[in-house]
This record gives sequence, C-alpha cells and structure tokens, in this order.
Amino acid sequence: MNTPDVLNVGHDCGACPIRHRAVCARCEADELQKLEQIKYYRSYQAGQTVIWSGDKMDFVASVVTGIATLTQTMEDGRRQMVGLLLPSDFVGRPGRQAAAYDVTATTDLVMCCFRKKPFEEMMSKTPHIAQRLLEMTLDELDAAREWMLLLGRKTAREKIASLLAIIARRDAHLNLKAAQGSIVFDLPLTREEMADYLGLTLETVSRQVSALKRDGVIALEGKRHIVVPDFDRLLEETGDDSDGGMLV
Amino acid sequence: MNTPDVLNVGHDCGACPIRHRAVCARCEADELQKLEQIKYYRSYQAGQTVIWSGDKMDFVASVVTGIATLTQTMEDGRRQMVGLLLPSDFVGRPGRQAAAYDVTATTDLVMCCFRKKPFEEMMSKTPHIAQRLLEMTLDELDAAREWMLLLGRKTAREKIASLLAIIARRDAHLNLKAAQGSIVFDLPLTREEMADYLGLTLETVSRQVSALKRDGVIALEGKRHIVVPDFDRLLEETGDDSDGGMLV
DNA sequence: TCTGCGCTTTGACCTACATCAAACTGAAAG
DNA sequence: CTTTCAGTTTGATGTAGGTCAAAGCGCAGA
Repeated sequence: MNTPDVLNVGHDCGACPIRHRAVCARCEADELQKLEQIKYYRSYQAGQTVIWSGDKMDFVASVVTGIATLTQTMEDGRRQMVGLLLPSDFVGRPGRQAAAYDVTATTDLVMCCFRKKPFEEMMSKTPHIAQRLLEMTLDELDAAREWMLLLGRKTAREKIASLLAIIARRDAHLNLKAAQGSIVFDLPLTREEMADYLGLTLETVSRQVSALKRDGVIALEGKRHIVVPDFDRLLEETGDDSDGGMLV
Repeated sequence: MNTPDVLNVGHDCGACPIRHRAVCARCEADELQKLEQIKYYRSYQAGQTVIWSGDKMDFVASVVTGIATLTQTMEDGRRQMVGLLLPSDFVGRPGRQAAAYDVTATTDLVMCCFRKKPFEEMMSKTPHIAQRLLEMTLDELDAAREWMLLLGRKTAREKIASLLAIIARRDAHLNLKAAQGSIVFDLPLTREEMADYLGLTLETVSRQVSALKRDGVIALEGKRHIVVPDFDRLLEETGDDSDGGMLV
C-alpha cells in the first residue's frame, strides 16, 4: 500500500511530470495505477498549434519536454501571450469544455495528456491531486500578476531584461551553471514571440536587445545564443526589487 | 448528518461567503461546524490598508462587503493594481507566510477571516474546500490573463471601456437592472485607482472618460455616478470579441 | 554556387500617451 | 459663508515606443 514519496525523493518513475508532482506517498497505490492507465503522450513540432482558442478540449495535460505558449488574439490581430509553459507546467481546466487560449508549440514539444472525464473523476477521489493543482495554479496566478506589473508599468528595456532574467534563471537552475554569475543559454523565442509576450513590437524588442548588448549587459553569439556575464547586472535592469521577492 | 446544499440553494446561512461557496451538502456537518469556529470578522474603512506586501499574514479571508484591491509597487513608486476583490473573492495563500501584495480597502470593507493554521488543517481534511478554492483560483487566473491582454495591447479608450464594462456587468448582475440595455452604477474607484489598474496615468483616464462621455457612450452625474445608456455600445468600445467569450 | 525565404536589424518618421502645470468642483470643517 | 483640500479636468508640451520601409543575415534547397 505504501508507495515511495516520489514528490520528495524525486526518483525516476516515468516521464510524466504530473506523476512526480501530483501524487505522493499519502496517495494509494491504486490511484497511481489509475493515473497510469488514463495517460498518453502527444508530440508536436516547433510552430505547430496544439489547440485553438474556442476548440473543444477533452483533455488536460502537462508539458514533458519543450516549450508551449498561451496566447490571446483580438479581432484585428493584436496578440498577447498570457502564459509560457515550461516542462512540468499544466494546461487545461477541469470542468471547462473549450480552450480559452491558443496553445502553440514554440519548440518541439511532448505533452502528457489525460482525458478530461477520467481525470476529473480521479481528482474527486484523490484529494491530493486537487491540492497539488491548487498550488500550481496559485503559482501561475502569482506569475500572471508579476507579468501585469511588467505589462502595465515597465519600460521596454526593463521588460526585455525581465524576460531574459526569467529564462536565464530557469536555465541556470536546470544546468547548475550559475558559476560566479555568468550564465549562458539559448533563447527559445523569436523576436516576435518576445514582443507578444512583452506587449511590444518586434522592432522595439530588437532595438532593446541591441541596446543591452551595446551596454555590455548581455553578449550575443548568433541571434539566439545569449551570454549573461553578470547576472546581478541584468537584474538591476529589470526594475524589480533587489531582494528578488522571496516569498514562501 | 445531512446539511442543506447551501451552494445550490443559496439560502442565507450567515454573512460569510466562503460558507456558501466552499462548503456543500457533501461535506460533513461537523466540518461546517469547524469552519464556523475558526472564522472571525474584520472591518476596514475606505482607504485603509489591510496588509502591506511582505508583512506576515497569518490568515486567509474572503470579502463579505465592499471592495479591496491588490497592488504591487516598484521601488521608484510606479504602481500596478493586480487584482480587484469583490464580495465573495478570496485573499491569501495557504502555505505562504508573507503577503505578496498590498491589500487596500477602497470602500468600507468587511472581511471574513480564518486563521491560517486551522484553515489549512481543515483544508487537508475536507477535500471540497480545496476543490472549490481551485475553481476560484482558476477563475482569478483567467481574469488575470484577460487583464494581461488589456495591459499589453489595448488602447487607453479600450482600457477604460473594458473596466467600465466589467463593473457595469457586475452591478447589473447584482441589481438585476439590466432593463433594455441601460445600466446605472457608482464607480467604486478614483481616477488614480483606475489608472493604476489600467496601466495609465490619472490624466489619461480623465481624458478618456470625458471622451466617452462626449461621444455618448456613457453619461456622468457628478464624478462617480455613471449611466450606460446602451451596454452593447460600450462593449463595442472594449475591443473584445463580440461574443463575450462565454466559456464553461 | 546561387536563390529564396524566414528572421532580424536599422533608420526615419509619427502618434498615443506621459509629464508638467494650472484651474475647477464639491464636500467637509471652521 | 469662507476656507481647505482631495479629487478631477483641461491645456501645452515632451517622448517612448509604434509604424513603415529597406537592408542584412543565415540556411535549406536546387
């Protein structure tokens, strides 16, 4: 009856993040089993659309590898990205029929899906899944609100710096390459995607990236490969409080 | 053992919204009892700060009457409102020690509070509370994302129209005064608060409100009392899709 | 090797909104 | 009734970022 606490131990129990994250030792083994039974994988190529806003969406899913974006589009074509889905992030809303946003793969993407019906049934029987989902949703809500500050009040330069800092931080975290403040990573977004995320035009993004380069805050190798020689210097450019707002 | 399903029946079982919303017939009567025991009320005057960002927050709460705002402030004073709390909305995050935002009463305000510890304990024992909270959080996330589109891509006029539409819609809902499209309500926000919500300056807000008045989209009586003669006309000004995006 | 095609950069110009400043309004206090 | 003061309106001017246009830069395919 006792499954290992995969949440803390973090050992390999399959490729699907939700298994790591939503299930823990306190859950019964047969619930794990059920999750296993209803899950399946889907792959997408970079640029492919996973689902269009308004389409029927009969599954929920989490990202296994790659990056996906959530975007909203106005009738006249103005676009705003409202979410960036990184590995282990969750998409889809239990209880909702149709997708609320366009979901697009910006890199090659693998998602771990669960058909909605059985997932919902399981959720109502397995309290810890709802609790884990709540936690993740609250994290996303915080991220969205941080982004509201960015969109509403930051300058173009601060916006770019903030985005770079987020991606850099995440990559540093994954690669543990945060050696004495220097971080190297590949931008997973085009200038246009960055613009859609930041509420700018692609020209302004290009100009500000050039400006940051000119000022020595970042260095470019090619268009996409970025070197941040001094992460603290980059952080100064974001306009955020220096003490990174570490809340628990 | 059977309590009435207050969620659906909606009869009066006390002033506290979370009682209506988080507890339902499927919950045990003694859980209701416990919720009852750990809750208490707090009142604030218009303009008072409920809690400052970073302060220790040892409770979670829901709004009973009045309006509160969540705002973020940058070091140099730039401010962005990231949430508007209306009656029945929830503040506070189970598991977090410190407040992430300034919470301010913009009108006289009554909140129903729960000390965090016992609330968390109860949540872990009463699955439906976590599920209800998840639903509410997902709603907030959707609202935040809609706001991201507004902040990133809408013009000042569209921003104002959108905000008025939200408040008008809500008031129409409460008062059932949506008689043939004409809606009347009081603005609960100052020009400056509107500006902080919309990512504008108060002067621009004032100018655009005047413009909407000049163009007959709205009428003003005094500074705060607003008449929307034709709600559909107002909606046209928001830039949103005409079919209101009704997702379930 | 050349060609075409995304993606990006850069420049010249324009405009929506910000900034600065002054006057107005109305309610509360004396 | 006058004063005061927070909130608001309106005007004049400045500017960050948008728009339009033209090159530049790989890279895949022929």
